[in-house]
Order: sequence, then C-alpha cells, then structure tokens
Amino acid sequence: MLTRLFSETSLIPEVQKFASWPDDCDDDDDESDKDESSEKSLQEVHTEGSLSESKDDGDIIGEDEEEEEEEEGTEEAEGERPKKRGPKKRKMTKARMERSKVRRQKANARERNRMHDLNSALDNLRKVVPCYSKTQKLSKIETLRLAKNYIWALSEILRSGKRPDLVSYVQTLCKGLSQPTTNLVAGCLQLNSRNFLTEQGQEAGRYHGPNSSFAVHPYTYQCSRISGSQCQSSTMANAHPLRSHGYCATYESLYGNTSPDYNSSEYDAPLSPPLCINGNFSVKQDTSPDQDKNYYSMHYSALPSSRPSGHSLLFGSSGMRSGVHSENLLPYDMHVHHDRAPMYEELNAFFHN
DNA sequence: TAGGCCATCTGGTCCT
DNA sequence: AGGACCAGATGGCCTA
Repeated sequence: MLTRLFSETSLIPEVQKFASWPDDCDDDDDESDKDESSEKSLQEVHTEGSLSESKDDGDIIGEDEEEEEEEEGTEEAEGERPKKRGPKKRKMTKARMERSKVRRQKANARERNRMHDLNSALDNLRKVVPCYSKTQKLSKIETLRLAKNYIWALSEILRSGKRPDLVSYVQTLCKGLSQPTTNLVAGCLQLNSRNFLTEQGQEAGRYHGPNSSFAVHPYTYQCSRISGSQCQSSTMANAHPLRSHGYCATYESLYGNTSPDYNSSEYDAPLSPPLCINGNFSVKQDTSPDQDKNYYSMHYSALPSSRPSGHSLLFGSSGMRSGVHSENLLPYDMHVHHDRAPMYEELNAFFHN
C-alpha cells in the first residue's frame, strides 16, 4: 500500500510531496476495489427504501428525459410503500446515481488527502519526539502520548530550571505508554526499563538505598557511556523522602505533581509548549565552576526493544562531543538530523549568554 | 487465531 | 452547494 510505503520513508520533502499529491495519484492501484465498494454501498443505500432519503438524493436539480422515463418506471415499484410527508423523494435514476457516485468519489479522495495530510503531520511529529526510528515507527496514539509527555517534561525543565534525573525523565516520557513503547523509549535513552518499571509497579513503597540504580544523579550524566546498571549512582544528594513511595513519588519529587494519574485533567491541562529540540534537551547547569558551561544534550538512539542497552548517551559542553560525530555513534537508523544541529548550538548559546 | 493498528469508505453535521 | 471535519464500519496486514 502506498500509504504504508510512504510512511516508511521519513524524508520531509517526500512527505510534503505526498501530502500535496493530487487526488487521483494514489487511486490507480486500488481504485478498482474502492469503486467496487463505494458503488456497492451507494447501491445499497439507494435501493433500500428506508435509506433512500439521503443527502445525495435531495441536491440533484437537473433532470433529463431519460431520468423522467426511469422515474415513471420505478414509481409503480414503490407504490406499495406508505406515503411519507415532506418533499417528494427523488428517485434514483441512472444519471443521478452516476452523479452521486462521482460526488462520493470526490469526497473520498478529499478524505484520503485529508488523512494523508494528517499522517504527514504525524510523521513530522514522530521526528521531533524522542525515539524516532524509521524502521520501528511508533503508532499514532503512542506518538501523541509520547509527544504529550515530552512537552510536559520539557515544560517542567524550563519551569524549574533544573535538570531532572535521567530515570525520572524517562519515567515522564513513558507515562501512559504501552510496554513495547516504554521499552523502546528506555532503549533509546540507554536505560534499562526494568530500573523504573519495577519501581513503578512491583516495588512501590520500598526504600531505595544509596546504591539503588533508581537514583541517577545528574552528574552521572558526565559519563560518556551509560546503561541502567553502569550508571548506578552512589550519590543520593537528590534523594527525596517521597522516593520511598517508588516511581510515582520520584516523579512527584521532581515535578511536584501529586497525581500519579497522567490521564487526569491535571496532567492534560494545557501547557505552554517549551522549546522543542528534537529529542535533545539542554538545560543550564548552575552548580560547580567548572560546570558553568556544562549543559547536556541527550542524543537518543533507536534501539530495538529487544536489544540490550549499551552506550552512547553523550554529554558535552556544547551538546556535541568535540571531534565525535554523533551520527557515527548512533546505532541502527537513528540519526541526529543535520538540519537541527544549528538549533542545538543556538540553544546552547542562549544558555551560555 | 485474537488483537492491535491502519487505510479507506461512508453518512452526518457544520461552516463558508 | 460544496468542502471540512468527524466518527462508525469494514477489511487487510502483522504479530504474539
């Protein structure tokens, strides 16, 4: 199917080209069955007496002789039915059915185009949300959920001016997502999903000691290689009493949200969209002197959920490690978009000033 | 095979 | 009147 093939290709120009395709461009390959189905539906509508009062019937003005003859022919067949009030029904003549069919086909083409535009927009959204992958596309609903979480997370970062810890960040992103998507996001962030999923579900209420992998201090981001097990932090400087309540409590301690239900109206409340920088976020770090220019950017990589998390969470003063092209470090087909690189620098420059 | 996801068709409603 | 938008229905494809 063309649409499916199209969605596999993630190039924006192609998307835009597709979005502006004329109505009949993609009709050729499947027009036959569509016509068949639509014609069938139309005939069903127009032959069943109870449904014959359709909009299509009422807006045809012109009549030709052929139709007049056909009307007379069909009048007898409907004579047994009880008369109804209102304007006299227009009989479905051959010409009217033809016009109705054409109108319906035009409407179908418009609807297809509309849905293609919608899907194009969704594809664009997939690209700016974390964990963009050409091969492992997020579903529509998951894309929207992830985008919502992403906006939320970035909003909170901007609002608080603090860096969240990695685990909380991932937790935020994964709120309400399905298990496969959660695994994917965790994989993208090189974080073992068990680190927070178990906290969320099975281990709520358990206190997590200083060596718990659950607590990832922001400073551990300085390491160039990170994984769920490797990045266990011995620092609990950011430990919060609410941590003892597990996953949700951690999120609350960071974001001050007391409602674990992120489908609630509170979570769905409108937020001012923050800066969107394509799966990367940079936050000013206002701690030690030698970190005065340290902002971190996260370069996500799309890993199949089954693939063990490995490496390549990169942090640097400019968002890019000097001398290292992030594209080379990104496994599979996950790449930082070139056209957004200036945006990172721009954003970092903004924080530097 | 059931369930999820998707594209498409379709009729209704609202708006211009 | 025609187009945009919407939601329900339907069937295909894919995966666990």
